[in-house]
Amino acid sequence: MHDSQPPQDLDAANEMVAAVVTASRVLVAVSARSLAAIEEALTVPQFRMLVVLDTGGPVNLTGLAEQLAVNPSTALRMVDRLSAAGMVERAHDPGDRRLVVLAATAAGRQVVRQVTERRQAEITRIVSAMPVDHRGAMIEALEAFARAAGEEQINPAAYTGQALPGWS
Amino acid sequence: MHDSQPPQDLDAANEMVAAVVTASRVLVAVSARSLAAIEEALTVPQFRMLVVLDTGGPVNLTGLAEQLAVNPSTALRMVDRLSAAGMVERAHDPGDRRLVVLAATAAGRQVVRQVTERRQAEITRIVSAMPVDHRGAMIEALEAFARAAGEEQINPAAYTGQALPGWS
DNA sequence: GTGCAAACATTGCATAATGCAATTAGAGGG
DNA sequence: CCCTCTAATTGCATTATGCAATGTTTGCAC
Repeated sequence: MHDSQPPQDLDAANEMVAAVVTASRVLVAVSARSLAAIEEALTVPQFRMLVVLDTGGPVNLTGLAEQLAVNPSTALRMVDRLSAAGMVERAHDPGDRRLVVLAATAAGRQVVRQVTERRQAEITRIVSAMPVDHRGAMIEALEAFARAAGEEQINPAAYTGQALPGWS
Repeated sequence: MHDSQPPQDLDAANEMVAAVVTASRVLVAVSARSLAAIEEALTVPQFRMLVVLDTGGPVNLTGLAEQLAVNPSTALRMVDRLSAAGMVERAHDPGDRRLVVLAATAAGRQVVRQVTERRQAEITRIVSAMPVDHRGAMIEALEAFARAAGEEQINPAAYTGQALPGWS
């Protein structure tokens, strides 16, 4: 981990962990409100599925379940409901008839776009309230953070505003 | 919001929004992995309840439900299960016998501590992989972000996550 | 080309989470 | 005492979830 670092770096790391945890509360709250604000009442898992289908393109059921980290049977029933709601489209792979090809419909993508726009608007509002001289540093710091994490295989599908355990 | 700012500040804000959104993906993924790694036979909502009871001290049922942003009936049944699992303690308020006083047991607090430690370890690992010269700026930037958000009354209880009425 | 194992989707079953609408129990004011 | 308000609880329906079959199709070995 970090056992090769001098003590002052450990202190800086601890301080940053605290800052990250605090900022996380804000981000979680923003994500939750963005989802709650739209007209189409979607559950959090349903929205996560739509995000995966919208950003990742057509996938089969097993692949979708893996990206959502749920059991294939769970994913199947969610697909059933979202399909009935006209937000997800099912088709059969002509090459391999075992496979089911899943994709978001225009309506489903529209919902994802609405929530995303609202979330970005909320973040923009917060960022606009920050002192200007902090913004450049924040951009660099957050990008460095994402890069450092990216080297550890972060799963992008987790980005959905999932209700979180305890970011307290 | 920011309509009094020059264009270049708008650009900086947009760039920061992108950085924040990307970083939030990382944070959500980290939290999900931290909880999955423990897996003390606890669901995510159960863990959230334990965190609230652990960090916030004794509360009544309605207050607990509000902090979790769920219906009191939902909170009640979760309390039933966690109580049966020996992680939550029920008592009656002697002053007002309508009120139920809820608190985490030692076992419940132990679970919260385990997951919290693991989550902080994950963040520490990522932070340790960041260039040292970015850390100070990140701390300041994240704190400024949290302050800016705090002045807008972030309310986690706004989220309900109810599904569409007639889906089946 | 037959047959078998592997991959996939699906169904059956059980439990948890969730909200809304009663219903019960207690507190407080008149 | 009665009325109202609050808090907890229960009844009912829907969604989310995982594990364990079952069925279906594919690919491969022989």
